[in-house]
Amino acid sequence: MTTAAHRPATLEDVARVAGVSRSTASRVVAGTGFASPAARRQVTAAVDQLGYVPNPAARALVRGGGVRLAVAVLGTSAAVLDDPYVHQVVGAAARVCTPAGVGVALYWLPFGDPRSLDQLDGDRSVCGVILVNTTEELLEAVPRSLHGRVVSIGVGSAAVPSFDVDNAAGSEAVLRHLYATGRRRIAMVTGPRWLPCAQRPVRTYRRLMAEAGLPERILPGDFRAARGRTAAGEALRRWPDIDAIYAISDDTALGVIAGLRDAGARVPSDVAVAGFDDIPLAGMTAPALTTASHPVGRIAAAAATALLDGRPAAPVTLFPSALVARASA
Amino acid sequence: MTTAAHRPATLEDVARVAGVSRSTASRVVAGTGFASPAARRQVTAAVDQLGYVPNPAARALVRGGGVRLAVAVLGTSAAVLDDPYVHQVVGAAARVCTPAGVGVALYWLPFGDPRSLDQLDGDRSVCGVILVNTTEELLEAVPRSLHGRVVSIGVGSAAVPSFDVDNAAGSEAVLRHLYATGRRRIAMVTGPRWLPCAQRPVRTYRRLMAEAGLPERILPGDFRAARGRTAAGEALRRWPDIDAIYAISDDTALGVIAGLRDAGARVPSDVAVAGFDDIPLAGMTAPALTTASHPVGRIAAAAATALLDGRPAAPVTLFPSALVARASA
DNA sequence: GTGAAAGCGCTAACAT
DNA sequence: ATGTTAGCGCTTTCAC
Repeated sequence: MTTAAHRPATLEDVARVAGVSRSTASRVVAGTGFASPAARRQVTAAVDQLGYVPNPAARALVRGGGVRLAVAVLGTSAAVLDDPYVHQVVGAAARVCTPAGVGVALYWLPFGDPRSLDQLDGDRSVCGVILVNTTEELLEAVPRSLHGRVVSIGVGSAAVPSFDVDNAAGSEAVLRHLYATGRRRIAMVTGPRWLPCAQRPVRTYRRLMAEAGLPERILPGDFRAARGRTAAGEALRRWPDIDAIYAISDDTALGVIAGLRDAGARVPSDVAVAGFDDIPLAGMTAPALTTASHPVGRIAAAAATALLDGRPAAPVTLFPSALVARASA
Repeated sequence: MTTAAHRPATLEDVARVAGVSRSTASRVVAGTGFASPAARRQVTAAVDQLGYVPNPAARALVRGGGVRLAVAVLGTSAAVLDDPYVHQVVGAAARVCTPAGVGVALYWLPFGDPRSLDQLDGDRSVCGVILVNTTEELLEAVPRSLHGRVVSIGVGSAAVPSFDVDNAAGSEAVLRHLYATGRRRIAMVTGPRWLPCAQRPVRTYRRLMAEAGLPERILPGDFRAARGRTAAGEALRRWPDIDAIYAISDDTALGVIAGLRDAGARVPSDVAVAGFDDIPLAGMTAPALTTASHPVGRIAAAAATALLDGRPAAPVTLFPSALVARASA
């Protein structure tokens, strides 16, 4: 029964209707403390008669908890906040925070300004922080008082638990696939140099090339498609015998394919191309993209959940990345 | 100076350090009411000495405002909350809400259960609601007490202001482009039948086909790539003379291109394909996708801003959609 | 088991 | 122009 009350009900209203004190109503609603079966029944009835929903703000105020979970993204400009990857993190976090009465906030952390974290630190409404695109410098600048309520999607530290994809293993699977299918002149388009978590695939690449006695061919990238397109041309020019390009992001890989096509090279017959992420469109392109999976949503949900739960998380939680072999390699 | 205070500072602390009363400090910090230049200076100094950040929860509590902005998405299952489009809306909303101390929440509104809105209605922590994927039924179920703090991305009503892309104009531009480039057997892959805002392009299509004396060829879609792929086969089978397919989403259009390729049809020589949205990858595919722009982020930001501002919005705010002609049509 | 009372951090009358 | 006072809605000792 929705008594279209013009003013949302308060706990006081519930208590009055149930004929008990506010304290008792609170105990029943919050599910904490004692209450007789009778009282419990009365209160429950009042609650859904009134359509009562607890006010998380009031609750947070008295308990000293926060009401917002901050997603804080390091980047050179505020434009990072428009990134689809960031949006996915925010969306997944919002989904798990909502039942807890917690909202999601989105902050830009200017590159090279570690003080930007102090603001979050001093904000009592922030119950937790998910750092995205962490660097050593940033991790060191995490204020002590944030310890215990900050996690990282990317590299972590002793004080900041990390939730990340196992991109070393994913990269290894992709590179071994390339090798197994006969490729011997393999180039790699990396992520931004300043991003530590993007260096793991690079190290894996170096190790594997060294082990196989193959040449190292590295091109700097930025996760974006446009860069992939130009990188393809560069690769062809510098290494005419190239037979495979591994890009650390699907967007970049798609750009690489476009760039190869621009130059008249065939994929995969002349040059095989592989990406990383397994975006939804990866199976639709021509040729369909070979890549490694990246469960961004699950990672973000896990990070947010850890923060909401408040108990200490493992220093590092790695999510598996599996090869998805399609037509491009 | 960051006095790494272990406990975040309160207004009380600021007042004490500044040597004024809490009220004065409040006035200065909130920028409301009078304050002498001297007091203003003292308080400002205290604020950044202490690294003080106002607590939005406490502020919301006393002012009766909310601390969360809800993005509520209508759908048949909770899986809609994983949609990249929804994530983009959430991300853009979060970006504008954060400076206001407001967090974003994400709700699923089960299809055919109008009561699901009552929960939001009774939640005092919710300062506004952005409805996504609205139907007439849902709009009618919006509780009176939500009026003035609810908007729609999609169709609206007398009580619910709408913020949407002008997909009728965008579709018209695309269809005229198809016609101008010689296409005469044009099929359309629509959005979900139950989604009112997706019917506008359909009406535009019908009108233009009728005006040009061309046959109407409509295939139901769902905005997704997989459906586009199967739709392409259907189109070829039912209408062998087809020379163009317009899909109301880029994902679907990319699926259509894949399906056409599966069937051995060439794009654009045999069949031209156009989409809608202008996703970042649209320029990278082979062939590059002709489409119409869709400023989702700007729309969501405008919707959120209207809610935060609290002043009545225009009944309908339409965002322009422009033709982006590339290679596929 | 239940109620009375205090108070989380802040703003907004209301005095002064 | 500034301080005093009274709460916003809720949880939580502490008596009963």
